Amino acid sequence: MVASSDSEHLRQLFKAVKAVIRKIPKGRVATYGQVAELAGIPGGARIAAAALKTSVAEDQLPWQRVIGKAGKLRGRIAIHDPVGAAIQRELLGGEGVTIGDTGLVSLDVYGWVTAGPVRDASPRRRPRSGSKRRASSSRR
DNA sequence: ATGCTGACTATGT
DNA sequence: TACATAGCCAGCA
Repeated sequence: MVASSDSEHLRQLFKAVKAVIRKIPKGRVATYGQVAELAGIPGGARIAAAALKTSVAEDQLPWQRVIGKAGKLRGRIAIHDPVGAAIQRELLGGEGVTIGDTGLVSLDVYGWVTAGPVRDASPRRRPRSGSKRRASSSRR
């Protein structure tokens, strides 16, 4: 595609990341790595994070749906601002995303599956409170 | 041009 | 499960 100025390219990069984040369906969460990959930056999880950082609330980006691969809520806001973390948890809960007692979100359950190549008919049942034993059969 | 930082991830202990 | 270290990509001083 034609000569793209560096500045232009960078803007496109961040724009792509934002677009991907907007594509995240409600009640589902995605990891930075996944977002970056979809944005065309495999392995650039930190880039996706940077994009969010530069982004503002006016972008209407569901930043709360973007979490760490470990299923833990990351983010400058979630860390630096306990209130922000509470808000994120609140928003996710409002969308139907439940968080474990340890504050971890089960990506196996709420992970955003884009064009899932496989995943068969494994019903992603939500972890019942009490059954800590989660099916470790799921491999990736 | 060189080097550090960062809203990350994988691996090892 | 949690903490520590290494690797990775792009931005910024």
